[in-house]
Amino acid sequence: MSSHPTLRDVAVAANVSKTTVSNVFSRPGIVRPEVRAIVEAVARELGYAGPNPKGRMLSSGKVNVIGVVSIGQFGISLFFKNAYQRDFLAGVAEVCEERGVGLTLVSSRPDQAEAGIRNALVDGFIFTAIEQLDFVEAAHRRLPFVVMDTDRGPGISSVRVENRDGARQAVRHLLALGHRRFVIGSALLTFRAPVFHPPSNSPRPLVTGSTAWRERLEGVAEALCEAGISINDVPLVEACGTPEEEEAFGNGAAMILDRAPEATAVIALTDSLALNVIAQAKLRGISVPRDLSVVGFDDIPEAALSDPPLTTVHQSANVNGRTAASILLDGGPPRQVSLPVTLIIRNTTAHPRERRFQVLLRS
Amino acid sequence: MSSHPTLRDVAVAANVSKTTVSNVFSRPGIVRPEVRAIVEAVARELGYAGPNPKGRMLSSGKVNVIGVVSIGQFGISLFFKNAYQRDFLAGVAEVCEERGVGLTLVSSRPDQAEAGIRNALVDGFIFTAIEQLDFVEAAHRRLPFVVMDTDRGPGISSVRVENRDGARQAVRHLLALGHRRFVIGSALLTFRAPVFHPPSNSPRPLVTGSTAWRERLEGVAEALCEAGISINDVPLVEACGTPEEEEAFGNGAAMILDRAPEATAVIALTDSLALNVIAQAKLRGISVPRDLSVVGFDDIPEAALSDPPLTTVHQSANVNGRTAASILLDGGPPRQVSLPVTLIIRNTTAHPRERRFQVLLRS
DNA sequence: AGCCGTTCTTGAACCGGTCCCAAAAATCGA
DNA sequence: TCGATTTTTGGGACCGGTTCAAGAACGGCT
Repeated sequence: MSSHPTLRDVAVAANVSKTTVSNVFSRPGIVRPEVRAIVEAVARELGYAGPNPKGRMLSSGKVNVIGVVSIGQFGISLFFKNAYQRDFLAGVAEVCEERGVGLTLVSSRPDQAEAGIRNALVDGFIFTAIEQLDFVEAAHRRLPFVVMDTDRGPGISSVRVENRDGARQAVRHLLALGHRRFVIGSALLTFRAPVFHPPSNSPRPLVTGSTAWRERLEGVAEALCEAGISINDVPLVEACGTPEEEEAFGNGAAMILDRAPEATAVIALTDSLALNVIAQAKLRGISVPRDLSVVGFDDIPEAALSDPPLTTVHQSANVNGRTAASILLDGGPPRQVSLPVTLIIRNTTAHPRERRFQVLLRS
Repeated sequence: MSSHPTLRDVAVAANVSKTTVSNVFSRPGIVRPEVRAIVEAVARELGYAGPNPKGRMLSSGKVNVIGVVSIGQFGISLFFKNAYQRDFLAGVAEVCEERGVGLTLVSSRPDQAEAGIRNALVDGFIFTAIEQLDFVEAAHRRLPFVVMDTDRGPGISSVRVENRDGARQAVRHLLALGHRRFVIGSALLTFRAPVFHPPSNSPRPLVTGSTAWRERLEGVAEALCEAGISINDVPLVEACGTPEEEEAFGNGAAMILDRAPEATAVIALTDSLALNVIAQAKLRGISVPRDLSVVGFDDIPEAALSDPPLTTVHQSANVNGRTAASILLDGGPPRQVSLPVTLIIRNTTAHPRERRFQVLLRS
């Protein structure tokens, strides 16, 4: 009694049935005003705050909450440290807010992921930045879900962007400017030292990558192929993106400049790597874009603000998030969405001037 | 049957009781191995994924989720656009992750806030950036909660920082450098044009502010008082912090420089405003700190990276978030925590040189 | 064989509501 | 005034589990 009063307590105290009390709160219109007044008075007196969502949820089956899951060693902080993920989550959150739906971040350390998904009180999931561990648990619970970045075939909703097309556009742009000697900067999914892959006759085994990186590399390969260049002949570095990671695990941007000094253009698969390359070039007195062109991918906010502003392939993390949330909340049958991207030409790309050797000799 | 099988379905199919099935999943040890094997086999065959959290939640009463609420016109995106709130949320998220607890962002537009709080499936709330609309609903639901930034007295858990002390430190620092002519930049809580308050004999009515701003102003007043200066004699501008807001609603940083040209030091109550002032000063050829000293408050990440690095009062949004989450999850009786702050002296403060007039005349 | 203590298993109550259907009450028309 | 309608209200099943007291089976001991 002194603890939380329930709907039944109110019903007993007001001398009406549970149904009537329920109606007073959920469909006030159908209850006679006098009765309603009494019930409301009794409820207030007892300190009853209205139907407890727990009970409502159980019978209706709806929780009115969706979960966002990202499994990896980065944990939940990924959403706050990584610019892309942050904007993505913001997009999801906006749609949730518009529709009055809650959003829960599911604990996402690998060892807890399965339990987290199994026990999450949600109506559906959005999986982002997932690679190895999968969404099987969600499927098992028969909850609807949307997977980001990868098309898993019909039957599974997914949202991705035209990575291949974007990469093709970027490389074609460099080719059109006259570049022929490249170096590719791919990204690692785990904290570890950068890896250099020299030109080789066969496809080089990448350490850790995601479907998105693979698609981007395919796009790069296609565009290079159009110019008669085999991607296998282009040196490739796998490196983490952020400055903190570089500091801790080795500077991939430096490796790019060190190991491929003959390149006139850097094809970075993410903006963070591209920005690091620019910073590193600046340290060495290499002028971008005069001595070296750089293209990125993602168009994170910092890209437009860098000095010089980065030429990159624009995708909107926010739109990706909004799209995923909409698909999930709209209900319908599984859909696969692939959003277009566009090359944004800013100031880190120019005609090659063959001046890099000079600069290097000078130092 | 073809729809989600329930624990009961499994029990029937395995020819045991519901309890046994429940035990198989929750306390496997107490069930005889043979029986357990049978039940597990049947469950697998039926596609039963283990106890549905909805049911578990109802009987245990625990949802294992806490909610973060921020009510205001900014909505949920506050958590992603505002650097302080983002770091704060990251701190909360980290603690949640460590303890295997979910985190839900409660829809927070003012018109939906009450319903959002009432219907949230959570074990407790953290309220941040709340001013007018209150936490009464949470109290009404008898859920534990923690309020940020304001001490609401015993009985209500709160986490705040020593705003007065921080402001005092900052102003004393300026006074020690020899400054005597100031201008104060306070912050608005709503999108609207900046407001100029000229010196006045009586306390000036602020447009919209929070307890935190008020406390900071008190600290400023106290420190000024120690030097024999009345805060009422110091011009004060209320302005939004972020560049976007400035662009949309009027440039408060510009107003600070325009309307208080005689000031040798700007006391900004938030870092974002301080950074805007510095940017604005740079545009006008006013050198910071030679011609003008600037102090901020918060020590957001950008503060250390600005040019020159900002002298400011350090508080850790992340720690604030972690503290709040810990208090909530620890359970105990209500606690009021006030975290210390420290002045970080960087390079935006120096002795006054009285050169500003010169600069202004030149322009 | 009879008795007792363990170890498993079970039935029923309960968590806090919603909702369908039938019964009761109020309203209306003739 | 009485029966037919339309509102309102009440009873009870149900959502999907957990938990507790009690019953059944089993083995050991005298």
